[in-house]
Amino acid sequence: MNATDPQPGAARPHTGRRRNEAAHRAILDAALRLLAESDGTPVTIDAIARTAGVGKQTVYRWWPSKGAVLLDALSARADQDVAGPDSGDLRADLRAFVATTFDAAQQDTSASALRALVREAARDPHLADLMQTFTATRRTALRELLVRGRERGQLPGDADLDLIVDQVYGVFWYRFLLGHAPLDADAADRLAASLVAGAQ
Amino acid sequence: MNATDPQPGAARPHTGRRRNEAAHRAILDAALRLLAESDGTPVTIDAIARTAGVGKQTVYRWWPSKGAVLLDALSARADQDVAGPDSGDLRADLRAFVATTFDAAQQDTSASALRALVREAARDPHLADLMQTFTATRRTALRELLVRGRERGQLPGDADLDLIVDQVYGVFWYRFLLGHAPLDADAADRLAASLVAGAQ
DNA sequence: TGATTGCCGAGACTGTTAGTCTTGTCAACG
DNA sequence: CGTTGACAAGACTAACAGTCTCGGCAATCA
Repeated sequence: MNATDPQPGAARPHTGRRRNEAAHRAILDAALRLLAESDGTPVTIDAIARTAGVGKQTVYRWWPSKGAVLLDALSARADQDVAGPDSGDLRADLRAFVATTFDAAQQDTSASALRALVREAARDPHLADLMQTFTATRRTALRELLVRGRERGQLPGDADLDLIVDQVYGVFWYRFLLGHAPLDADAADRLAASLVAGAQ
Repeated sequence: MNATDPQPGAARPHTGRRRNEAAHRAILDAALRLLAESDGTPVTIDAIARTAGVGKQTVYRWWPSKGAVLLDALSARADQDVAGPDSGDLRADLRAFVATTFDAAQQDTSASALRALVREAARDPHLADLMQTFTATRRTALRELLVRGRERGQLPGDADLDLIVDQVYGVFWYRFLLGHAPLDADAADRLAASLVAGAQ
């Protein structure tokens, strides 16, 4: 130890080769493409690295796990408007919110990518955590939409807002993952109507 | 080829050692125990065989895949009454059905086993198929309950019964898998009331 | 009783994948 | 030009599903 030793944590001028932003983007692009093309088979890190023309170590230099890469790839694309609609009419707002949610997941590129992501999350607790954080913003937006409706007297004061939120996202994920029934504008319309009427 | 050759497919008297029923049961018991104890880590065939005191080949002699073993282990326990309640009052029937469904999944032994099973199904298409068949009987029972209600005039003729079914099972699986909100009698009550009122 | 048949436990083996480690190269900076 | 650290390539380890092989043993039949 002498006076020229760097302080631990002190800002030391960067030396050496800089990180390659192009490689970063190439990895995300490759991950998204592979997620979208995934036909039920899991997306492998080897495939991502090879598609991006990058060494595996470079992937792990930027992200801690495969799940983190996949989620990052998808969130980059789903750079969504978090604010819910606010027209003054609860039923219309709810209908618009649900329709938007349903519609976003039907975009062909996102759909299979999102399904693949859920499959990965099922056995990667770290990714499951990241996804919960990610989806929490949408849940919150929906809940605030409902609170506004309740304050306007369009929902009874004792309505179970959490149950309504779970009905929306429960139906959404259930149909999205099983694919046995449509997630179209008509379904959104009926669901919104049923929820508003059911809470009275 | 001569006259003493066995006919293909002809019933030939069984020879050789018989299958060991005790091993069969030991495997199911081991699978169920490991599923229940699974703390998020996947249940392996090696572990099942070792716990059951059995060779891996014996497992594969009785079941075609790991998923089949797991599902069989759980279905053996969930030997359910498929018939839905039929009191003449839709709201009461629906409430009872939902409460029963919620309650069955809260049994501590089944709960983590079922969660582990869903995780396995996420990456084993064969198991996912088996599970859909398995859950279809419950969905059908619920739908028939709703049809009876509609025939009694307790639901409008144009009510979207499939949407109601999906609202029940959507909320159920969503809360069951995420564990962020309760699946208790009160939730069942509110959900049933909301669905009947919402369909009017 | 002894031969045949087919299940049994044990565990070696193959193929796949996540994540780590190694090697030689190359770019940034002093 | 020397030091540093990112880079591509790919070897390596550890799990795991599913297959294969082996010697042993139980049920049946001649």
